[in-house]
Amino acid sequence: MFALVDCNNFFVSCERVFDSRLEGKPVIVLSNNDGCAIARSNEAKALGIKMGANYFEIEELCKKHDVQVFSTNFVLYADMSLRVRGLLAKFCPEIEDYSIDESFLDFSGFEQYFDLKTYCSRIAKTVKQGTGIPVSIGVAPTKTLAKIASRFAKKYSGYKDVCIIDSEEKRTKALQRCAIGDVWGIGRRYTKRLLAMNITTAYDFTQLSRAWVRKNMAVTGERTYRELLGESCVKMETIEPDRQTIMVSRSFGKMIGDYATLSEAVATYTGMGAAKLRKQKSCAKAVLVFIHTNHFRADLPQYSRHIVVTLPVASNSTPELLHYALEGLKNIFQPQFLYKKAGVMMMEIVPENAVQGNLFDKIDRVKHHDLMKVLDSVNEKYGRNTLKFAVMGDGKAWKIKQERLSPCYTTRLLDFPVTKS
DNA sequence: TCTGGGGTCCTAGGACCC
DNA sequence: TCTGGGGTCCTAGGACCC
Repeated sequence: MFALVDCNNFFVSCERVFDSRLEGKPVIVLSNNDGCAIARSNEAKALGIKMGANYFEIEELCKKHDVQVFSTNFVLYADMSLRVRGLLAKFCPEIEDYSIDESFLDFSGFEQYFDLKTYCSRIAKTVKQGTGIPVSIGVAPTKTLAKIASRFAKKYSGYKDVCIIDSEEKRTKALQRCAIGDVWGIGRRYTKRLLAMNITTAYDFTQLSRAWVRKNMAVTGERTYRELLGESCVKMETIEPDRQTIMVSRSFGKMIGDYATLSEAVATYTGMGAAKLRKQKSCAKAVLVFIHTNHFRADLPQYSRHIVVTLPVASNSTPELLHYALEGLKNIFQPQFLYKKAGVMMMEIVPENAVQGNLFDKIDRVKHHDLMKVLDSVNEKYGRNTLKFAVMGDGKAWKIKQERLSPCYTTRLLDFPVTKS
């Protein structure tokens, strides 16, 4: 058996932990640049605010109903996520951290020793007590079914946060009540196609022939199909694999026309990407740089380009990557446009200790390595941008918009909540 | 005026090899 | 007129996830 522990309205719940006035009120969290709603409390959902709704389109509604609006505070959410996982680890040795707000627990053999319902209730209670985050737990013989169970646990209060699918009857019933689009692995495109064939529930889907699914939805679709039928195909991944690509990109607070400012942004993203590479002890053999104009502005001339620059030797040194990324930018930059977004992607990533050398390499890699080590340790100790390269600028001209940022309650001393005695 | 960011996997088809 | 049978690697595009 697998359990899926899912944090309810996670980002909103994180904000609520430290601000009790938000309890019972509609709350939303916005994407980067305060663009659109990416997390909603139940009260906000009830007001009809959709996932991904543009903020400028719901601003009136929010004012009218006194919706509490926040910018994303990823530092806070990441730290809260760690705390939740720390508590889950006390209940199960085999855990897969699937996303910032979801973890799979391998319950193999647990049913012999525990009443799973009671056990999961204890987990939910412990997490709520220890972190303030409410969770829903689904338990089933496959991960895909556990996902469905957790949806039910969240949706219907009768389950009291825990839903278990442990018999054929329960499985069939669950499939019949699960809309096809809510199945893990069935996205928008397949949903549209299946609905056109009058397949509306997960159960209908399982009545198709396996051959049809294989032919039309490839092996991944077939895997979903088998999982729904109760055959476990998606295994636990308890060790987080190294990223194969690392992307850093942002939309700007306002449009940028000049090369100097744009290069500051690209340099900053390159530095962030390089730091991520070093964190997973990897190097990149190629770096992709892209820039584009604001494609929502039909009244302005549009331009979108990307370029891949290959390095002579895979690297994770910020100054070396900066050199190639900025060279790429120079190649694709056109001065007559106004840019809205830029990004840098680290590609062809290899482990640090498996880098292929180059006969004509002129760089003192030991020196670079030592320099980066100092840079990382200073920034870890004193804050992310304490030490940086001059080409990165101060960010004043292009920083993203974050007008409603909450304090970093758990990670920044100055932001710690203060209690009165 | 305003419109997010970051990933993975699979498949078909073309280029190329012997 | 006839014109094989295997392979691999790469890329673009499409699907999915949070």
